[in-house]
Amino acid sequence: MKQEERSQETRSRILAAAEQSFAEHGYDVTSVDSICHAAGVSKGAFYHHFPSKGSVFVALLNAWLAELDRQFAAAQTGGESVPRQVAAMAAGVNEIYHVAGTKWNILLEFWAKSKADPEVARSTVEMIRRYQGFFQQVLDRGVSEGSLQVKNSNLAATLMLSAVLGLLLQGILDPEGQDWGALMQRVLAMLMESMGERKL
Amino acid sequence: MKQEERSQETRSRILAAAEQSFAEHGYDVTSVDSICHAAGVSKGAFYHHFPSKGSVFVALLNAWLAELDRQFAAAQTGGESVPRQVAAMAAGVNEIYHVAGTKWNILLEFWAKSKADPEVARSTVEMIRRYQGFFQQVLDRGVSEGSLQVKNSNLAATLMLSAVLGLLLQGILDPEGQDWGALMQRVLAMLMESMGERKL
DNA sequence: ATAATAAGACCAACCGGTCGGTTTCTGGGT
DNA sequence: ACCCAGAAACCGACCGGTTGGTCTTATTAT
Repeated sequence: MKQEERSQETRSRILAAAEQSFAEHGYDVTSVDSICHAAGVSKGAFYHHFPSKGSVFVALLNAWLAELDRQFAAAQTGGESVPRQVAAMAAGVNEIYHVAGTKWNILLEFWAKSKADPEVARSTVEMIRRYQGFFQQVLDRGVSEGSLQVKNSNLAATLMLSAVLGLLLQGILDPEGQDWGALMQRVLAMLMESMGERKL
Repeated sequence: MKQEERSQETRSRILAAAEQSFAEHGYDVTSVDSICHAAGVSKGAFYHHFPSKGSVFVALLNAWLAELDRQFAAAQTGGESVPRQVAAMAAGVNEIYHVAGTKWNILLEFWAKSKADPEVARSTVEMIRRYQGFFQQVLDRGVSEGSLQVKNSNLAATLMLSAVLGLLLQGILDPEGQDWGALMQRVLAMLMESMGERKL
């Protein structure tokens, strides 16, 4: 195997193992040794690729941010009406949720670590603000295309974002309690309706 | 001083110091020694009153649950109309938020520890379900008194709860970014309005 | 007196990170 | 084709420091 290939392989194994373990047991509880063991990699290799345990965490966080941007870009290319676009987004979340519900768990870890680490805090705030901006943009487009009626799109976007975050949180905390994916779809549909949805 | 008085005093000092430290730095980062130091109490006293570090955490969580029940009971005694009651609740949250915004931080810690500790998980889920039930009950009362019009009070309560949780979360993560207390009031007012609020 | 409460020295376990040494890859000289 | 030297990747024993929890001793209230 090529050297760079091998290096990338090791790096991504570490990241995957760390993501899994952070999501399942939490950042502090997870030891570097356990990550190495799960990744099938030595401690030397770990510290060859990352300067510290914390740097793996922020690398994971940045990967999420990058993925987020990709999602936003993909969501805006379609020519759908806003209510349909929102419904499609909700369906997407629902699908991801059913495929890998534990995927969201690490979000809670990011949030919890925000208080301790300023760099993490910046990234999580950035993440939330991007969502806010994205939602507001979507709602504004809905108004201008006539499919929605909202007086204050900023406030409406805040409501929408808060509802999504709250549902995500509940889904993480009580995964068996409800079908949160489906609930997300229904709640967003209800919101669209209350915002004066008009079929286009 | 009486013996029981002294004992209670020590116990509550430990709880207060632990709550502060857990909220500010997180559960794992906070050491028992630091709690003892902050409380002005020895380690012997600590382990005389609590069997473990974790037990302090769940004691704190249970105190929150008890406080919650008190709030709910108090909120239901008034003869206000539902929209007014919700507005009053929002104002209450706003006030608490301005007085002690860091008070909410420990919530995030409770949530984050849910994955690791089943007992914490049960309590947090319990907490959220109580809120859901409470909100639904309030909305149903609004419907029966004619101040609100909602087709599906269960779904509406979910939306309301999710929005509140989401706003709380954002307030914890980005305390300087917005006046989250005021935003909570505006968002809830918007929700009430969209649920067909009628002045009584 | 004696039982409850508090004190703090102490311990075994663990953790993040280091370091000297080994293996694997690459590219150029022959 | 072969070899070799240097670099990159990897290994895992080891270290200093910290942690949750214990235990013996001292103080205080009844």
